[in-house]
Amino acid sequence: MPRPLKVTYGDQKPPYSYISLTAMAIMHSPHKMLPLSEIYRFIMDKFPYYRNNMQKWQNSLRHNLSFNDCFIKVPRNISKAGKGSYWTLHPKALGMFENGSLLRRRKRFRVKQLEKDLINSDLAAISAYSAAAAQINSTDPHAEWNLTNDNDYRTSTLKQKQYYVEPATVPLGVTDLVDSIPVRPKRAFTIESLIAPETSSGMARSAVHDARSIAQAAHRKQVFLNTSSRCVEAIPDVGSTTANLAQSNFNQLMTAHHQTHLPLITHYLYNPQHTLNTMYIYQHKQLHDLRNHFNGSLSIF
DNA sequence: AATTGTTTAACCTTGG
DNA sequence: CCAAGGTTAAACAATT
Repeated sequence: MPRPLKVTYGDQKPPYSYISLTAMAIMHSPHKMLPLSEIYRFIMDKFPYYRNNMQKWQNSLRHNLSFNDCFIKVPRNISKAGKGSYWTLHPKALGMFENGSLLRRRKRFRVKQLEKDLINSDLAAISAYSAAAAQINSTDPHAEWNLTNDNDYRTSTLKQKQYYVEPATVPLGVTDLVDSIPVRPKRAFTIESLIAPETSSGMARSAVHDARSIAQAAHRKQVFLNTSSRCVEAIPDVGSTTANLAQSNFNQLMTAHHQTHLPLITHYLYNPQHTLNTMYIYQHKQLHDLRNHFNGSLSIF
Protein backbone atom coordinates (compact mmCIF):
# COMPACT_ATOMS: atom_id res chain seq x y z
CA MET A 1 0.00 0.00 0.00
CA PRO A 2 1.38 3.35 -1.00
CA ARG A 3 2.70 5.30 1.86
CA PRO A 4 1.28 8.76 2.29
CA LEU A 5 3.21 11.72 1.08
CA LYS A 6 4.80 13.44 4.00
CA VAL A 7 6.39 16.39 2.32
CA THR A 8 4.36 19.56 2.41
CA TYR A 9 4.96 22.72 0.50
CA GLY A 10 2.72 25.16 2.27
CA ASP A 11 1.85 27.94 -0.08
CA GLN A 12 4.67 27.08 -2.44
CA LYS A 13 3.75 25.54 -5.73
CA PRO A 14 4.79 21.91 -5.54
CA PRO A 15 7.43 20.92 -8.09
CA TYR A 16 5.14 18.57 -9.94
CA SER A 17 3.41 18.82 -13.24
CA TYR A 18 -0.31 18.25 -13.44
CA ILE A 19 0.45 14.94 -15.02
CA SER A 20 2.57 13.97 -12.03
CA LEU A 21 -0.03 15.10 -9.55
CA THR A 22 -2.75 13.21 -11.32
CA ALA A 23 -0.66 10.07 -11.62
CA MET A 24 0.15 10.28 -7.94
CA ALA A 25 -3.50 10.51 -7.05
CA ILE A 26 -4.36 7.55 -9.22
CA MET A 27 -1.50 5.42 -7.95
CA HIS A 28 -2.40 6.12 -4.37
CA SER A 29 -5.98 5.07 -4.87
CA PRO A 30 -7.05 1.58 -3.86
CA HIS A 31 -8.14 0.57 -7.34
CA LYS A 32 -5.61 2.61 -9.27
CA MET A 33 -8.39 4.58 -10.80
CA LEU A 34 -10.27 7.64 -9.65
CA PRO A 35 -13.08 9.91 -10.74
CA LEU A 36 -12.15 13.47 -11.43
CA SER A 37 -13.49 14.79 -8.17
CA GLU A 38 -11.28 12.40 -6.22
CA ILE A 39 -8.23 13.45 -8.15
CA TYR A 40 -9.03 17.01 -7.17
CA ARG A 41 -9.50 15.97 -3.59
CA PHE A 42 -6.22 14.12 -3.38
CA ILE A 43 -4.29 17.06 -4.75
CA MET A 44 -5.97 19.57 -2.49
CA ASP A 45 -5.46 17.36 0.53
CA LYS A 46 -1.79 16.85 -0.13
CA PHE A 47 -0.86 20.22 -1.51
CA PRO A 48 -2.36 23.29 0.13
CA TYR A 49 -1.23 25.41 -2.79
CA TYR A 50 -4.04 23.91 -4.78
CA ARG A 51 -6.71 24.94 -2.33
CA ASN A 52 -6.77 28.26 -4.10
CA ASN A 53 -7.65 29.24 -7.64
CA MET A 54 -9.48 26.00 -8.08
CA GLN A 55 -11.22 26.95 -11.29
CA LYS A 56 -7.92 27.66 -12.95
CA TRP A 57 -5.87 24.62 -12.09
CA GLN A 58 -8.78 22.23 -12.33
CA ASN A 59 -9.38 23.39 -15.85
CA SER A 60 -5.73 22.75 -16.59
CA LEU A 61 -5.89 19.37 -15.02
CA ARG A 62 -8.90 18.36 -17.06
CA HIS A 63 -7.08 19.52 -20.12
CA ASN A 64 -4.24 17.19 -19.21
CA LEU A 65 -6.53 14.25 -18.67
CA SER A 66 -8.04 14.62 -22.09
CA PHE A 67 -4.92 15.65 -23.92
CA ASN A 68 -2.44 13.09 -22.69
CA ASP A 69 -2.50 9.52 -23.87
CA CYS A 70 -1.20 8.33 -20.53
CA PHE A 71 -4.64 8.76 -19.00
CA ILE A 72 -7.44 6.39 -19.83
CA LYS A 73 -11.06 7.07 -19.15
CA VAL A 74 -12.81 4.03 -17.76
CA PRO A 75 -16.59 3.99 -17.95
CA ARG A 76 -18.44 3.85 -14.70
CA ASN A 77 -21.53 1.88 -15.40
CA ILE A 78 -20.93 -0.55 -12.63
CA SER A 79 -23.17 1.49 -10.42
CA LYS A 80 -25.30 4.43 -11.26
CA ALA A 81 -24.00 6.53 -8.44
CA GLY A 82 -21.63 9.34 -9.17
CA LYS A 83 -20.97 11.25 -12.31
CA GLY A 84 -18.12 11.18 -14.73
CA SER A 85 -15.81 8.32 -15.46
CA TYR A 86 -12.87 6.81 -13.70
CA TRP A 87 -9.43 7.77 -14.80
CA THR A 88 -6.56 5.40 -14.81
CA LEU A 89 -3.05 5.25 -16.20
CA HIS A 90 -2.12 3.53 -19.37
CA PRO A 91 -0.13 0.49 -18.27
CA LYS A 92 2.75 1.41 -20.49
CA ALA A 93 2.88 4.93 -19.14
CA LEU A 94 4.33 3.96 -15.81
CA GLY A 95 7.86 4.67 -16.96
CA MET A 96 7.01 8.21 -17.88
CA PHE A 97 9.13 9.78 -15.21
CA GLU A 98 12.03 7.41 -15.35
CA ASN A 99 14.43 10.28 -15.82
CA GLY A 100 13.75 11.20 -12.21
CA SER A 101 12.05 14.49 -12.85
CA LEU A 102 8.45 14.82 -11.87
CA LEU A 103 8.30 18.22 -13.47
CA ARG A 104 9.26 17.43 -16.99
CA ARG A 105 9.25 14.12 -18.72
CA ARG A 106 11.92 13.20 -21.19
CA LYS A 107 9.33 12.43 -23.77
CA ARG A 108 5.63 12.73 -23.98
CA PHE A 109 3.86 9.43 -23.70
CA ARG A 110 1.98 8.65 -26.84
CA VAL A 111 0.14 5.72 -28.29
CA LYS A 112 -0.62 5.14 -31.92
CA GLN A 113 -4.11 5.67 -33.21
CA LEU A 114 -4.53 1.96 -33.80
CA GLU A 115 -3.89 1.19 -30.19
CA LYS A 116 -6.17 4.00 -29.09
CA ASP A 117 -8.93 2.54 -31.18
CA LEU A 118 -8.40 -0.87 -29.68
CA ILE A 119 -8.48 0.45 -26.15
CA ASN A 120 -11.59 2.40 -26.92
CA SER A 121 -13.29 -0.65 -28.31
CA ASP A 122 -12.41 -2.46 -25.09
CA LEU A 123 -13.90 0.28 -23.04
CA ALA A 124 -17.00 0.43 -25.16
CA ALA A 125 -17.39 -3.29 -24.68
CA ILE A 126 -17.06 -2.88 -20.95
CA SER A 127 -19.81 -0.31 -21.06
CA ALA A 128 -21.96 -2.70 -22.96
CA TYR A 129 -21.34 -5.45 -20.47
CA SER A 130 -22.10 -3.16 -17.61
CA ALA A 131 -25.28 -1.96 -19.17
CA ALA A 132 -26.38 -5.48 -19.89
CA ALA A 133 -25.51 -6.63 -16.42
CA ALA A 134 -27.30 -3.70 -14.88
CA GLN A 135 -30.39 -4.53 -16.84
CA ILE A 136 -30.23 -8.15 -15.83
CA ASN A 137 -30.01 -7.40 -12.21
CA SER A 138 -30.52 -4.05 -10.60
CA THR A 139 -30.10 -5.39 -7.10
CA ASP A 140 -26.46 -6.21 -7.03
CA PRO A 141 -25.70 -9.47 -5.27
CA HIS A 142 -22.06 -8.55 -5.08
CA ALA A 143 -22.34 -5.00 -3.95
CA GLU A 144 -19.04 -5.23 -2.19
CA TRP A 145 -17.41 -5.08 -5.56
CA ASN A 146 -18.75 -1.69 -6.29
CA LEU A 147 -16.22 1.03 -6.43
CA THR A 148 -18.65 3.61 -5.19
CA ASN A 149 -17.55 5.26 -2.00
CA ASP A 150 -14.41 3.23 -2.06
CA ASN A 151 -12.05 5.69 -3.61
CA ASP A 152 -10.73 7.08 -0.44
CA TYR A 153 -6.98 6.77 -0.53
CA ARG A 154 -6.79 7.85 3.12
CA THR A 155 -8.66 4.99 4.67
CA SER A 156 -8.61 2.14 2.26
CA THR A 157 -6.07 -0.54 1.78
CA LEU A 158 -5.85 -3.05 -0.96
CA LYS A 159 -6.51 -5.99 1.24
CA GLN A 160 -9.76 -4.60 2.52
CA LYS A 161 -11.80 -5.86 -0.40
CA GLN A 162 -12.20 -9.43 -1.29
CA TYR A 163 -11.95 -8.97 -4.98
CA TYR A 164 -12.59 -12.56 -5.69
CA VAL A 165 -15.94 -14.00 -4.83
CA GLU A 166 -16.09 -17.22 -2.94
CA PRO A 167 -14.92 -20.11 -5.08
CA ALA A 168 -18.22 -21.92 -4.71
CA THR A 169 -20.10 -19.18 -6.49
CA VAL A 170 -17.72 -18.87 -9.38
CA PRO A 171 -17.76 -21.03 -12.45
CA LEU A 172 -15.03 -23.59 -12.28
CA GLY A 173 -11.84 -22.44 -13.81
CA VAL A 174 -12.52 -18.77 -13.59
CA THR A 175 -11.34 -18.69 -10.02
CA ASP A 176 -8.07 -20.18 -11.08
CA LEU A 177 -7.79 -17.58 -13.69
CA VAL A 178 -8.38 -14.76 -11.30
CA ASP A 179 -6.27 -16.18 -8.54
CA SER A 180 -3.34 -16.60 -10.81
CA ILE A 181 -3.24 -12.98 -11.77
CA PRO A 182 0.23 -11.93 -10.75
CA VAL A 183 0.42 -9.20 -8.23
CA ARG A 184 2.52 -6.34 -9.40
CA PRO A 185 5.51 -5.63 -7.23
CA LYS A 186 4.56 -2.73 -5.07
CA ARG A 187 6.36 0.47 -5.77
CA ALA A 188 5.01 3.53 -4.09
CA PHE A 189 4.51 6.50 -6.32
CA THR A 190 6.56 8.87 -4.28
CA ILE A 191 9.40 11.18 -5.07
CA GLU A 192 11.94 8.88 -3.49
CA SER A 193 10.79 5.72 -5.14
CA LEU A 194 10.47 7.30 -8.52
CA ILE A 195 13.88 8.85 -8.45
CA ALA A 196 15.54 5.78 -7.02
CA PRO A 197 17.05 3.59 -9.73
CA GLU A 198 15.96 0.02 -10.03
CA THR A 199 18.27 -2.13 -7.98
CA SER A 200 20.32 -4.75 -9.77
CA SER A 201 18.78 -7.47 -7.66
CA GLY A 202 15.43 -6.13 -8.72
CA MET A 203 16.44 -6.53 -12.32
CA ALA A 204 17.50 -10.09 -11.80
CA ARG A 205 14.29 -10.84 -10.05
CA SER A 206 12.28 -9.38 -12.87
CA ALA A 207 14.01 -11.70 -15.33
CA VAL A 208 13.01 -14.63 -13.19
CA HIS A 209 9.58 -13.18 -12.87
CA ASP A 210 9.39 -12.92 -16.63
CA ALA A 211 10.16 -16.55 -17.11
CA ARG A 212 7.67 -17.55 -14.49
CA SER A 213 5.09 -15.31 -16.10
CA ILE A 214 5.34 -17.15 -19.35
CA ALA A 215 4.61 -20.40 -17.63
CA GLN A 216 1.77 -18.84 -15.72
CA ALA A 217 0.34 -17.36 -18.87
CA ALA A 218 0.40 -20.74 -20.51
CA HIS A 219 -1.40 -22.20 -17.55
CA ARG A 220 -3.97 -19.47 -17.54
CA LYS A 221 -4.52 -19.96 -21.20
CA GLN A 222 -5.23 -23.61 -20.63
CA VAL A 223 -7.58 -22.85 -17.78
CA PHE A 224 -9.35 -20.31 -19.85
CA LEU A 225 -9.64 -22.65 -22.78
CA ASN A 226 -11.45 -25.00 -20.48
CA THR A 227 -13.92 -22.43 -19.31
CA SER A 228 -15.25 -20.71 -22.36
CA SER A 229 -16.34 -22.13 -25.63
CA ARG A 230 -16.01 -18.75 -27.17
CA CYS A 231 -12.38 -18.70 -26.17
CA VAL A 232 -11.73 -22.03 -27.71
CA GLU A 233 -12.90 -20.52 -30.88
CA ALA A 234 -10.98 -17.32 -30.47
CA ILE A 235 -7.67 -18.36 -29.15
CA PRO A 236 -6.33 -20.23 -32.16
CA ASP A 237 -6.05 -16.88 -33.85
CA VAL A 238 -3.42 -15.79 -31.44
CA GLY A 239 -1.92 -19.00 -30.26
CA SER A 240 1.18 -18.72 -32.29
CA THR A 241 2.08 -15.35 -30.90
CA THR A 242 1.72 -16.02 -27.23
CA ALA A 243 5.23 -17.20 -26.71
CA ASN A 244 6.66 -13.92 -27.82
CA LEU A 245 4.58 -11.67 -25.75
CA ALA A 246 6.93 -11.60 -22.83
CA GLN A 247 9.14 -9.66 -25.21
CA SER A 248 6.32 -7.18 -25.04
CA ASN A 249 5.31 -7.09 -28.60
CA PHE A 250 2.42 -5.00 -27.64
CA ASN A 251 1.00 -4.31 -31.04
CA GLN A 252 0.78 -7.96 -31.74
CA LEU A 253 -0.90 -8.44 -28.44
CA MET A 254 -3.42 -5.75 -29.05
CA THR A 255 -4.26 -6.99 -32.51
CA ALA A 256 -4.64 -10.55 -31.37
CA HIS A 257 -6.65 -9.54 -28.42
CA HIS A 258 -8.91 -7.40 -30.52
CA GLN A 259 -9.74 -10.39 -32.66
CA THR A 260 -10.87 -12.36 -29.67
CA HIS A 261 -13.58 -9.87 -28.73
CA LEU A 262 -12.89 -10.65 -25.13
CA PRO A 263 -12.00 -7.28 -23.83
CA LEU A 264 -9.21 -7.08 -21.31
CA ILE A 265 -9.29 -10.66 -20.31
CA THR A 266 -6.82 -11.43 -23.00
CA HIS A 267 -4.59 -8.71 -21.68
CA TYR A 268 -4.09 -10.88 -18.68
CA LEU A 269 -3.93 -14.10 -20.48
CA TYR A 270 -1.13 -12.98 -22.67
CA ASN A 271 0.45 -10.11 -20.92
CA PRO A 272 1.07 -10.99 -17.31
CA GLN A 273 2.72 -7.65 -16.81
CA HIS A 274 -0.45 -5.83 -17.60
CA THR A 275 -1.30 -3.42 -14.90
CA LEU A 276 -4.91 -2.63 -15.51
CA ASN A 277 -6.01 -5.12 -12.93
CA THR A 278 -8.76 -2.91 -11.69
CA MET A 279 -10.23 -2.84 -15.12
CA TYR A 280 -10.01 -6.54 -15.35
CA ILE A 281 -11.77 -7.07 -12.08
CA TYR A 282 -14.39 -4.62 -13.07
CA GLN A 283 -14.95 -6.55 -16.21
CA HIS A 284 -14.80 -9.88 -14.54
CA LYS A 285 -17.70 -9.11 -12.31
CA GLN A 286 -19.84 -8.35 -15.33
CA LEU A 287 -18.72 -11.55 -16.93
CA HIS A 288 -19.62 -13.42 -13.82
CA ASP A 289 -23.09 -11.95 -13.69
CA LEU A 290 -23.69 -12.60 -17.31
CA ARG A 291 -22.37 -16.09 -17.06
CA ASN A 292 -24.78 -16.84 -14.27
CA HIS A 293 -27.66 -15.24 -15.99
CA PHE A 294 -27.19 -17.02 -19.25
CA ASN A 295 -26.43 -20.20 -17.44
CA GLY A 296 -23.12 -20.60 -19.13
CA SER A 297 -24.20 -20.06 -22.68
CA LEU A 298 -22.91 -16.52 -22.91
CA SER A 299 -24.62 -15.77 -26.15
CA ILE A 300 -23.86 -12.14 -25.62
CA PHE A 301 -20.43 -12.70 -27.08
C1' DA B 1 -27.17 24.51 -13.55
C1' DA B 2 -23.11 22.33 -12.49
C1' DT B 3 -19.80 19.05 -13.51
C1' DT B 4 -17.12 16.59 -16.67
C1' DG B 5 -14.69 16.13 -20.94
C1' DT B 6 -12.68 17.78 -25.58
C1' DT B 7 -10.32 20.76 -28.31
C1' DT B 8 -7.64 24.74 -29.95
C1' DA B 9 -4.40 28.03 -29.30
C1' DA B 10 -1.22 31.05 -27.23
C1' DC B 11 2.31 31.47 -24.02
C1' DC B 12 5.89 29.93 -20.68
C1' DT B 13 9.76 26.71 -19.25
C1' DT B 14 13.26 23.38 -19.62
C1' DG B 15 16.76 20.22 -21.37
C1' DG B 16 19.80 19.19 -24.89
C1' DC C 1 18.85 28.75 -29.15
C1' DC C 2 14.92 25.82 -30.12
C1' DA C 3 11.99 22.05 -30.02
C1' DA C 4 9.27 19.64 -26.97
C1' DG C 5 6.95 19.60 -22.77
C1' DG C 6 3.96 22.07 -19.62
C1' DT C 7 0.51 25.78 -18.38
C1' DT C 8 -3.29 28.68 -18.99
C1' DA C 9 -7.36 30.37 -21.13
C1' DA C 10 -11.41 29.73 -23.40
C1' DA C 11 -15.14 27.93 -26.13
C1' DC C 12 -18.15 24.39 -26.30
C1' DA C 13 -20.30 19.59 -26.02
C1' DA C 14 -22.11 16.05 -23.10
C1' DT C 15 -23.92 14.26 -18.99
C1' DT C 16 -26.36 14.17 -14.81
